Amino acid sequence: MPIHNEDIARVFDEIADLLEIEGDNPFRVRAYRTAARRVRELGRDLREMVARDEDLTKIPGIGKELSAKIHEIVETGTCRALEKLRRRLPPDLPELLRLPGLGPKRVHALYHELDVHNLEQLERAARDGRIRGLPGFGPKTEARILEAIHAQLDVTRRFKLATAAQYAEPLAEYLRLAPGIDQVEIAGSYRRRKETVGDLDILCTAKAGRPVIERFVAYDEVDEVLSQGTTRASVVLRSGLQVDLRVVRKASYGAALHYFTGSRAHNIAIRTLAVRRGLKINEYGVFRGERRVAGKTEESVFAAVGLPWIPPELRENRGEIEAAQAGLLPNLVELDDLRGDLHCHSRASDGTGTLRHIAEAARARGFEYIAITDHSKRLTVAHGLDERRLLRQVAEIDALNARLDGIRVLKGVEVDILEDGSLDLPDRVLARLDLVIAAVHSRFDLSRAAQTRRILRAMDNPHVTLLAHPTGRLIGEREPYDVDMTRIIRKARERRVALELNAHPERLDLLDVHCQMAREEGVLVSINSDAHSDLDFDNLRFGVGQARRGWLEKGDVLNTRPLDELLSWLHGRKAS
DNA sequence: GCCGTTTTCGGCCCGACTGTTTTCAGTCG
Ligand SMILES: Nc1nc2c(ncn2[C@H]2C[C@H](O)[C@@H](COP(=O)(O)OP(=O)(O)OP(=O)(O)O)O2)c(=O)[nH]1
Ligand SMILES: [Mg+2]
Ligand SMILES: [Mg+2]
Ligand SMILES: [Zn+2]
Repeated sequence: MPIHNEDIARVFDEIADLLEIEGDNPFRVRAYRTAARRVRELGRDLREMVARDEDLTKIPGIGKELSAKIHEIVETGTCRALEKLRRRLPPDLPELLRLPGLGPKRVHALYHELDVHNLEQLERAARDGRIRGLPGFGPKTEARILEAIHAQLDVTRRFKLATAAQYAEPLAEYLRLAPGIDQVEIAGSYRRRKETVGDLDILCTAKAGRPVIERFVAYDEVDEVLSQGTTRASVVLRSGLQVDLRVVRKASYGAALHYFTGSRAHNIAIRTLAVRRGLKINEYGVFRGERRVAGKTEESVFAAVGLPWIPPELRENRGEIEAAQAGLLPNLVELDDLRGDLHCHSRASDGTGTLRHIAEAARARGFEYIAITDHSKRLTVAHGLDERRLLRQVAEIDALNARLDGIRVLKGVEVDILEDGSLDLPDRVLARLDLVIAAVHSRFDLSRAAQTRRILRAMDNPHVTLLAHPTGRLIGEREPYDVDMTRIIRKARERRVALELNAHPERLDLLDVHCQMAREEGVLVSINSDAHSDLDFDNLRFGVGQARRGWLEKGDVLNTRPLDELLSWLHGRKAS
């Protein structure tokens, strides 16, 4: 089994959990967690970096020690430090940490006082009333533990951004009617436009917190109130989505929004900058001693540590602070920059609209162009087009363009990449089109080498313009297929193929880190709806969010180009 | 364990809510 970054991240997280339960230095624990996060979010494969003997300590948060451990894990598949910890403590002990309300200290006590180290033993101990007697525990804690065990199902579930939006917007509207309310902002990972969110984090400003909080917990979708104070409260909605509310006064709006938007790692980094300047940042403001010196706006918070305002999508402590210091923040692409959509389906395959209907919907959105890219024949479940049907569609589009004003319909196809990397339609047909999207829809299980070879070969076909949903993942359902994205991006540059950022909320594929790599290599990204009905154009906003998380500027995105520039790019490719 | 125009050693973000406590530890954001 080849080692993936995720495997290494899990080793570090497990070491962190075990060390923390043992009571080790909290900063050492944090170092392991930070490293796990960096490894997980790294666009490159550590296995390959090790094979090329690259210097891993260049990765922030990875020093000599953890670099050595990464080498060890890649080369031997195990980590002796972890094995040793697992011999010292029961390996199933960290599973107890997943219960809300149980942290390292309590898990430590449960193990050392009661010899409890898994959920079964914990349930028995709680039912027998043995937990309440432990120092620091009581009857309430014992009862909560029992409840938590029974509600254990799905406890770590994350929600797709688009799903969370359906709960967030009405709740925000509801809160806007609270007594004395001023602003309502959805913060947290939602504001950072992360592809999935663990909860909703909502910030309100008001003179007094209590009335807002009372309205919040009275929302009719609230299933359970987890905590409730005068400045914050947490609830779980019937859907299982947790919502955290924070209320501060107007003067603290900027500082609170910055705090609640995160990310945690970004907050720590910004607050550390403040400490070095003799300042303190919390959710109420920026302070020099007792005196508040900033905090009404986010800009004022950043300015206090010598930085320009940083867009929320970048706030992951992945280099945005250094870029801000150097004046090198990207000018991120916006939804309004998009001039058209290069991936959509008509009812010829598995879409719902006629060509005319799609064209008119696209025009109504203000697009200059829309590409019809139905599936090819191998995808029989989607009524994929064969040569004859595709050529007929080409003629229909030509006729339609002759009749339509204000929108150009581009002739395209989403052609299947077959297992050997050849395409599902002959070149002579592809040559008749304005653009060709190549897509993997089968054999997700190929080895990394074979999958990479397959896709690279498809990209070598001179007619291929775009690579669809490059990792094939479906969020929460299907893992990305194993492929060498570094080589794909390099091939895209060499062949002048653009990479799709599929904006469907279940795909959001390219990943943000790969957008960043594409940009660094000068590879264009196309933000495509993959619409199967005209409503799906709304998904483009999620694609733009992801692109922004990937540091993309307008110039990095193919479909921000006006029609004439797009056409000359397409034709220029063909000519070369 | 990481990191550095304050440092290669000694720091490492800061606060709310709960339950158990008689002044605060633990957990979480
Ligand atoms: N300063 C500081 N802020 C934190 C800390 N933990 C969380 N926050 C802030 C930043 C987070 O973005 C925000 C909301 O916390 P969440 O736990 O909901 O995280 P976030 O929304 O970023 O991700 P999520 O998708 O919910 O898992 O609160 C912390 O330890 N220190
Ligand atoms: Mg959150
Ligand atoms: Mg939260
Ligand atoms: Zn498609």
